[in-house]
Amino acid sequence: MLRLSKLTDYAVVVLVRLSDMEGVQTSPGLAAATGIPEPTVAKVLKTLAASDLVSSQRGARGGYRLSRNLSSIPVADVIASIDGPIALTACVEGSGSGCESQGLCPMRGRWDPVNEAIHKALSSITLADMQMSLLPAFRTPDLAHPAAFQAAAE
Amino acid sequence: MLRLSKLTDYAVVVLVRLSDMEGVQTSPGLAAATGIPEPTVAKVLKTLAASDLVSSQRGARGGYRLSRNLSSIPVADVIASIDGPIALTACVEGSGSGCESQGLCPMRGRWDPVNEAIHKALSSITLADMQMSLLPAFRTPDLAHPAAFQAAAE
DNA sequence: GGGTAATAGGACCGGTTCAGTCCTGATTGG
DNA sequence: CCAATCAGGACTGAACCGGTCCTATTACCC
Repeated sequence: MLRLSKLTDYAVVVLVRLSDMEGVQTSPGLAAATGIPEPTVAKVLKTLAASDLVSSQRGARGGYRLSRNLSSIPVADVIASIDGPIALTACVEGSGSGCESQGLCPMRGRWDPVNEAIHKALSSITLADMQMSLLPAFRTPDLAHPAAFQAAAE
Repeated sequence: MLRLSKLTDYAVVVLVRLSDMEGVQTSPGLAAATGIPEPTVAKVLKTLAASDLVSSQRGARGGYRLSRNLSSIPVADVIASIDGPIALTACVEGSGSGCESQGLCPMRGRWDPVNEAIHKALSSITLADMQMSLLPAFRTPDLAHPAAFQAAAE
C-alpha cells in the first residue's frame, strides 16, 4: 500500500488539537494533550513551522499556534511539509545523477498524470474535513484532564 | 513523498511492453526486452499473475500474456497487485492487535475520505494513458534488437 | 542582568521494510 | 523421458524511517 509516514499522521493530530486550544501552546503541552511522546511532537512542530503551517514564538511563554484556519489547510500541504513533495516515484532523487539508465529510463514522465491526479485529490481535502470524520468522542477531548489521554493510550 | 515501490514501476513497464508483443512471452524474453534483471521480472510477473492481470501458461513453450487490454487496467489495479490495498495509513496492519492505543486511536477513520479520493484518482487512469505519456522514442522500441536496450541501460 | 523556559536545527542509533537473488518443486511440450 | 518454464517461498544486504538527544539561540520575568 501507499505508506504514509507516521509523522504525517501525528502532524494531523497535532494540528487538529491545536485548533481546539486557545492561544499559543508549547510542545510539551501538546504532547500531553495528544498522548504523543514529547520529542516527537517537537520534531513535528518544528517541521510544520518550517513550512509556515504553524507560527512559532521563541523564548519563555513561547509556543506554537496555527497560522491558518483548519479549513484553509489542504492535507496535501501537511504531507508535503513532512514527507516532501507529493509524487509517486520509485526513482531516488537524492542520487544526483538521476536514473541510472541515463536518458533511457522508460519511466520518464510516465507517472506524471498519476501524480497530478493524486495531488489534485489531496488538495481538495482540508484538515477541517478530516476533523469532521472523527468519532464525536474524540472531537472535543476533556482538556481539563489530559492525563486521561495518556492513560488510555497505554 | 509518497514512495511507490520499485516493483510497481517495473510492473507497469513489463505490462506495457507485453502489450506490444505478440503471443505468449517468457520472463527471460521480457527481461531482455525491458532491460530489467530476469529474476526481478519473474517475480513481478508471478505477482501479476496472482492478481489475474496476466495469465500464465506453464511448461515448455509457456509464458505470459495480458489477460485484459491496457485500457482496461487502471493503474490502481497494478499498485494493488504489487503493493497491496491502496490506503494511506501509518498504522501497521501486520500487528494483529491493531493500533497500540486500542479504541482510542484518534486516527480511526480520519484518513478514510483521503483514501477514497486517492483510490478514485488512481482508478481513473489506465495503463493506456500511461503508455501515451511516454516519449515517442520509447513507445515502439526496436524489438528486433533487444540488445540495444541492454546496452543503453548500462 | 541573570535565570529560566521554550524553540531551532542538527546528529545519531536501532528496527523495519524492501529490492533482489536463489532454490526447490510442479507442470507441460517434444 | 528430458528440457523448458512457471509457482512459491526463503534468504540476505542495503536503504529508509521513527524516535531520541544534544547544543545553540531567543525571549520573558524577576
